Amino acid sequence: MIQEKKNYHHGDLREQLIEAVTQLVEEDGPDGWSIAEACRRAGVSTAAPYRHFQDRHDLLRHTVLRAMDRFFERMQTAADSFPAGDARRIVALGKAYLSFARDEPGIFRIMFSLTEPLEGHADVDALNTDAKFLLDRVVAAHLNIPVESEQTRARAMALWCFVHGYSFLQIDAKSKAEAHAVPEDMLLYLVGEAIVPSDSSVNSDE
Amino acid sequence: MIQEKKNYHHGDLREQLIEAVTQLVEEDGPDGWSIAEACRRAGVSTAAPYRHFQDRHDLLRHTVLRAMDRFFERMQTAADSFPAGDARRIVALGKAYLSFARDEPGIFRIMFSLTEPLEGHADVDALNTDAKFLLDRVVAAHLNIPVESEQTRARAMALWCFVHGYSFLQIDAKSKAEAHAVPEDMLLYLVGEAIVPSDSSVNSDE
DNA sequence: TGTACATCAGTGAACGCGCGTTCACTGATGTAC
DNA sequence: TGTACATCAGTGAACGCGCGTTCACTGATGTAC
Repeated sequence: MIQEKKNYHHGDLREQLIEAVTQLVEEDGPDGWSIAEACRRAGVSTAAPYRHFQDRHDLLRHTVLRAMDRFFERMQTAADSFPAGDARRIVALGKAYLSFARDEPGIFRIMFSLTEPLEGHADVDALNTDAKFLLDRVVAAHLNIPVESEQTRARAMALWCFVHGYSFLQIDAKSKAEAHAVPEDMLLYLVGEAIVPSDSSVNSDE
Repeated sequence: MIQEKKNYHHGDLREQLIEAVTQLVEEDGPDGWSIAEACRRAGVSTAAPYRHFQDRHDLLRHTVLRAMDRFFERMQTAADSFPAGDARRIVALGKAYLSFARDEPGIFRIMFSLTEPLEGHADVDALNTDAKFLLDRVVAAHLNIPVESEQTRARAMALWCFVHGYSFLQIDAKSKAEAHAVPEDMLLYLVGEAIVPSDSSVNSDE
């Protein structure tokens, strides 16, 4: 729980509001949060947030930005856990992507669906670019081709589409689907290792 | 526009409400609709919908159901436009999937994110099963293997993930991305034609 | 170290809003004879 | 064909609700001298 409420001055309200919204989004869905409820969780009046955020959109925007940081950090850590060119890097990236989606499906959805209060913001654009570049570099190192090549981008895009679709379908069907691993062979297949994946490499849906 | 408003008895209110919600979802996003606004569009008092729907959820559920019908019909038409086993069938399916997502991104999102009022409903489950089975059959015919085989399911799943992810990423980035075709070679590659796609086969994102 | 004061970060009451839902009602339609 | 009546599908007024936002305010904190 968040409460603690020492005294008049809260000290950490900005962060706690973001955290409260993050929790609410996971508990009640992408639109299940409100300033009012976040304030209740932080033990604060509903006027307090306006010392830290311009309005509703602004609070959500910063919440999503925090989430994107976490997301990118996971990807980075995953990539760093194996040496450059190691195929396991790609698998690790895919796993990180999926596990974030499963751990924080609510915010994951918002990250990819909420364009209104986000688009055009420099922070977000920069983060997107970083993420894309990270993927490109891993793919390029694996194939031993230039990062800026068309082939790199095509491979990275194919990987991204697959993992993204896989992640979304997983969180959508969370009720019936058991915990599934990322189909590793499929990732390697997509990135250009010309081995047709074996039948058992893609987990079925039931 | 929907209005027309002959007289007291509307005659077609149920359908017009569904249509109004469908429109609103596209105009204002998955959560941008309300019973009140739908009634305004249909030229009817806010109490009228309760003659046709149990409550808010019920109206949305039927709206989504209609959308799923359209979605499935498109897929079916796409599949039927080429003879069984023809590789173009698979490409046509992918295109149909993407074009629905692009034409109706709002409802497309709801279809895949809204679990609450949908899960467990027989209609929806049946439709899902039908769609999955359609894909399985097309894949199986293409590879000339049994529909019920594990390989069929693995291929179909891989295709579905890819196209789904591709579609989602497309509608998310709708502002910056121009109209992109489905990367046809990638679909055939995924389904098991062991031809590594050429560089130009996957459209880049910019 | 002590005091004066500006600034910061809260309060809590109030507002207007649009919403979902209900209620008793009523006009239009379909059916039996 | 005409009338009586049940049923259907609307009305419109009202309700309570939670929300986002604002306002004048006030308690706590930091700084200058």
